[in-house]
Amino acid sequence: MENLVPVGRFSKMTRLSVKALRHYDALGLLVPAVVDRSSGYRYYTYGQANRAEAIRVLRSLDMPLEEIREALDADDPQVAAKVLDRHRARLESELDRHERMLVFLGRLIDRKEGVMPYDVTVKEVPAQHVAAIRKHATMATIGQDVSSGFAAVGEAVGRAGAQMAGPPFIVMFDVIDEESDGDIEIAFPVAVPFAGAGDVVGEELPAMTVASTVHRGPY
Amino acid sequence: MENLVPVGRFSKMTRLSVKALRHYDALGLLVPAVVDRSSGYRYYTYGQANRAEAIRVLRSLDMPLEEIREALDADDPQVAAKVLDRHRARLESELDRHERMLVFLGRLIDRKEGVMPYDVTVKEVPAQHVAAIRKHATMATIGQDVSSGFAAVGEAVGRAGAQMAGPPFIVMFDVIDEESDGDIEIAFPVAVPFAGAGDVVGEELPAMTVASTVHRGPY
DNA sequence: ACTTGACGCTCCTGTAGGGGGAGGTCCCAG
DNA sequence: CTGGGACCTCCCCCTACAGGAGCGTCAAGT
Repeated sequence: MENLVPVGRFSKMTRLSVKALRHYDALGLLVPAVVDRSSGYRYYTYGQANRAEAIRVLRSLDMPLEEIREALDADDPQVAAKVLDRHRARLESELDRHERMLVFLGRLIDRKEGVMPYDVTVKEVPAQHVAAIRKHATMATIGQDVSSGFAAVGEAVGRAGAQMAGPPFIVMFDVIDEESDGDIEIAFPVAVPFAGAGDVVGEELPAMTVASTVHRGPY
Repeated sequence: MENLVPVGRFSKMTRLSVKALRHYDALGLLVPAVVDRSSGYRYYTYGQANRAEAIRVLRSLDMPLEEIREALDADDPQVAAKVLDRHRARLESELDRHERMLVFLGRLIDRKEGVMPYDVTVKEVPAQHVAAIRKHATMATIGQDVSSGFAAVGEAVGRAGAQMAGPPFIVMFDVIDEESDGDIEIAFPVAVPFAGAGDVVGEELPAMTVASTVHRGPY
């Protein structure tokens, strides 16, 4: 197999850019069969087009070069299949994420109000009496927690005949996201101190500065 | 609004990393309300959390920072909607591509033969007589061109009663891909010189070195 | 007033996969 | 032997940050 082609022709054969070929050489992923010592010229055999084609296909699937190497250098074809399958799983989850993003983005575009889902403002809140329930919430249960909390506090306030002194609110004590959970408090401002009933307690919140956001619509 | 927070607290408020916030500052995308001349400390107002939140949301949709700036700095909300829509289109085409890639990757995994769709080898081919038809093909029509070409050549060879001297093959004179088309020749080797009939011509191909690949199965 | 520890700063490097260009060398045909 | 195209090595550029080095600052406790 003495038929050697320089990089430009190999590039046309394989539809890989010359830059890419040099890059793969540098990484040891696709090393030319012959490299002229003095001139540095790269020469490939026709047979190397196989590997080049495989790389091109896998790259078109957005597979990282390191994994391509792993798949191609695996002696066992099952190992190669495993690498491919791992990548397939990644692609699938990416696909999922993109689908969700599209839905979300569609909602963003529909609602013309602007880009902001919420509008954060800063308020000085005077000291106030509230009836409140404290719960531990995770990202998964927060919807349920909030609605059951609202129900519980609303019922307790109603039974006590207390007068509401403003819109109900939720206080988040921690950042709640995919990885970490934390406490939330569902609170109804009341006109007079609230005695407490069951899990629902009465407290006096001191005056403070809060960052607040108003949510409209369903949970 | 004199309530200023340093970068660490702002980072926790907005769930943007400190690194990201500094990056957005450097790009002028989200510039702190106050930067201390002597210490360089960044201080943000609570109100800036709005813009930060918008950035966070749009980044979670993989929107480039430049487009986020474009959308947020647009006075006209319609312009912002257009930017979002453009991004939606991009996401959709990405989604499409990923779906196709998944199908393709699935096929790659199923067929255990290895990663290679084709296997390129190099052969020395002696001079031979062929009956051939030459066609101009594009990526879109190549399947049709090849099958009709096979039919035409096969019929002409059969009518002439010529003996086939080997498996039929296709010669590509140019690279044919999405952007460019070119000529292809469908050729049947024949034992004796072929006279030609209609579009099907007889020629003698000289001895040469070819890179060939064998395709099994349907077109 | 001083220390300490958390927090903040800038600057540098690295990531994946190359693109683009400068400046110089090599090869092949006429 | 000369021209031009092909090829070489460096180097900087891109996204959207992350990680770390090395050093300055802020606030609280002593």
